[in-house]
Amino acid sequence: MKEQNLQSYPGYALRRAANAMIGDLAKRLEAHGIRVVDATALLLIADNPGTTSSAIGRSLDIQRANMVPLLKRLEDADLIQRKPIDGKSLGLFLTAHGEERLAEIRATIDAFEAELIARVPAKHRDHLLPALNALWR
Amino acid sequence: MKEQNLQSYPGYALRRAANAMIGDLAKRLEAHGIRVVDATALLLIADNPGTTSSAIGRSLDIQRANMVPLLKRLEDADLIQRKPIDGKSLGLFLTAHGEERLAEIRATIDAFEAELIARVPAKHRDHLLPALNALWR
DNA sequence: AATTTTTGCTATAGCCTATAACAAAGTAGG
DNA sequence: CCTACTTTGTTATAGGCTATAGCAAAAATT
Repeated sequence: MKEQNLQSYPGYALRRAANAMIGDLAKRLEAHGIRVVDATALLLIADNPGTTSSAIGRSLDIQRANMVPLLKRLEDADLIQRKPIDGKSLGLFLTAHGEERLAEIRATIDAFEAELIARVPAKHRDHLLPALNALWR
Repeated sequence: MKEQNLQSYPGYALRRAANAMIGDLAKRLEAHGIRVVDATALLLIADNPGTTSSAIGRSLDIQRANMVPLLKRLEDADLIQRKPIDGKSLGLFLTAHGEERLAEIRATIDAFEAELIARVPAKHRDHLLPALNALWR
């Protein structure tokens, strides 16, 4: 099977690398009973207590409509709670249980990220993050 | 909104970059009426005339079951045809119409890939492909 | 005060992936 | 040769994630 043409495309490599990465991370986070996107939102709420659904959505490029089931899962798992901050918006906060779970989740993610960057040959390593950031930020 | 923690994760940047990239490519390929995955399979069939559904699936990590609707779309669009190579397997070939469309599709993809790599600062540029390949190959 | 925007939500559809099961054809070992 | 195993192509179905349209209430703007 001739695949050289495909493999010379950075876009192809980017997609394959991202798919492999996200699959690996998803498998590790399964042990915590949480999805990758949900964990990402949880991290963001932890760093921004009182933030809102729409603010999280804007930051992660998730439509308002899709935030609804996401936050419901986090709430059903007793990881976050919502408190009205005015008549319309709801502030998001981690529960005590959420803080404990997040510590474990963060440890898993940190280990994952360390292994990920370790797989990149040393001479290319420091270039990965800036190169990727140039593609979307 | 504090996002530094998230943005220091290569895994996060990888996912965001891949999503942005695939969205852009999908939009460009819409003009040709073809999906990204379908175009990828078409490229592979073009470079490996007579290859089979299962071989394409193995190369692109697509389950056999998911190759069925994919190839049906390519066949319905008169881009490929299937010819029995033994009593069980079907060889895949581009049609004349498929060859013509592929030339246009390939031009779109090549332009896209060139612009993608051009967005990466010069000093990081040559590191991107090897770094990404280390993450999945 | 009237208009526009924002927020949170429901409902729904589409894309892509994952699993289980099946029949028919091919392959390998005794 | 015959049996057991594997491969191929397929159907059916479910799940994860995304996208669009529409809605009501609250907030912001003018």
